[in-house]
Amino acid sequence: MEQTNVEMSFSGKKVTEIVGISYRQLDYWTRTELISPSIEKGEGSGSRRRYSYKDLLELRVIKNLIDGGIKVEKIRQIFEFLKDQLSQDVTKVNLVISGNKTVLVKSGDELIDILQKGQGVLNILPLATVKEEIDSAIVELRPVVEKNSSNSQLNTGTGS
Amino acid sequence: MEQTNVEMSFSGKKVTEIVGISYRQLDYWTRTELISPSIEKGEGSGSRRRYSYKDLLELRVIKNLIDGGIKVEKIRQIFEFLKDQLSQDVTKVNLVISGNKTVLVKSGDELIDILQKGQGVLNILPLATVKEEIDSAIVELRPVVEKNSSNSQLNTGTGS
DNA sequence: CTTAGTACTTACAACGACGTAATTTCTGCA
DNA sequence: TGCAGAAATTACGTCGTTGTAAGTACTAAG
Repeated sequence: MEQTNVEMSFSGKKVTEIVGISYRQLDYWTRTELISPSIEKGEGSGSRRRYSYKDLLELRVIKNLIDGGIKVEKIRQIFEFLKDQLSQDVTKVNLVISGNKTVLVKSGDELIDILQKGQGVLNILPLATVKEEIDSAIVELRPVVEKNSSNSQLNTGTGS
Repeated sequence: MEQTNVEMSFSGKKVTEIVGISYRQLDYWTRTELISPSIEKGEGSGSRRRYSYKDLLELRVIKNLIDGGIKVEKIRQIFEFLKDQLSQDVTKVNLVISGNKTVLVKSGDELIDILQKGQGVLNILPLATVKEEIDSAIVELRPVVEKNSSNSQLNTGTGS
C-alpha cells in the first residue's frame, strides 16, 4: 500500500529539514506571506503551523531559485503568476521565467522557441528534479520511528 | 569612416545615462570592485573615473541580470568566471549560468544539450541584444554637440 | 587668480532578509 | 492537574544594497 505524500502534513521544524532551509527563513517567508501553511495557519504564540506536501514542493522551488541567485523579491513576483499552478503532476515540466512573465513549459520544442526570442534574462528550473528532491528527502529523514501515537500525521501506511 | 566605439571613454555620469542605472549603483559597484573603470581609476575626492566601451557592455550585462532578479552577490560570482571573456565579439553568444559555473555558449545545439542535463536553476542571457542596447543608447544620447575641444574622446566624425 | 559648474566622494539613513536569543504557549504524558 | 519539551513568537542586531544630501576637488571661463 503506497501512502501518497499528498495527505501528509508537516511541522515547521520538519519542513526545514526536508526542504533544506533555516527555520528563520521559513518563518520569515510564512509571516511575509511568500508561502502559507495550507493545513493549518497557526495563529498566536505557541500555536502550530502545518504544511502540506504541495507546500514542500513550493518551498523547494523557492530554495532552488534562491540557490540560483534569484532575489526573494523576484520570487514573490513569480509565485503571483504561479498561484496553484504548482500541483503534483510537475514531472517533465519546466518553470520558465522571462522578464515579468512566468510559465510552465514542457521540455523540448516550446523551450527552444522561447530561447530564440530571448529578451532579457531567462531563468529555467526543471520541476521534475524538485519533486525527486523532496520525495527522497522525506524518505531519508524518516527517523527513529516514534512510538505510535494515534493522531500522528506521519502515517507510514500502517492500515486503518 | 566609422569610428569604433572601442576607443571611446566615458564619465561616470554619462555611463549612468547610457546603461540606465543610478549613479549610486555605479559608484557602489565601482567601489566594491564589481567593475572598475578601465581607462582611469580616479583616486581621491574630485578625481575623474573614465569607463571604456567594454565596461559599458559589462555594466549592461549587470543591469540586465539585476532586472532579471539576480542578486548582486550572484553577479559577482558570475564575473569572476567571466574575467575578460567579455570582448566585443559577443554577437550571437549566450551567457549561461548553471549553478556555480558560467559559460559562453553559441545559440543552438549546445544550449539544448545543457538544458537536458538541467540541474538547479539555469540563467540565460543573450549578449547580442546587450551590444545593441548599448550601441543605440550611445547614439541616442549624443546630445548637443560640444564645441570641439581637441581632446574630446567623443569624436563623432561629422567633420564640420 | 578667482569664480562657477560639474562630477566625484563621503556621511547618514533606510529597507529587505535574515541570524541569535529570549519568551511564550501549546502538547503529550506522568 | 502539573511538568517537560518542542515549536512559534517577539525583540534586537547585522549585513548588503542602495537613496538623499552635503562636502570637496578638478576644470574651464573670465
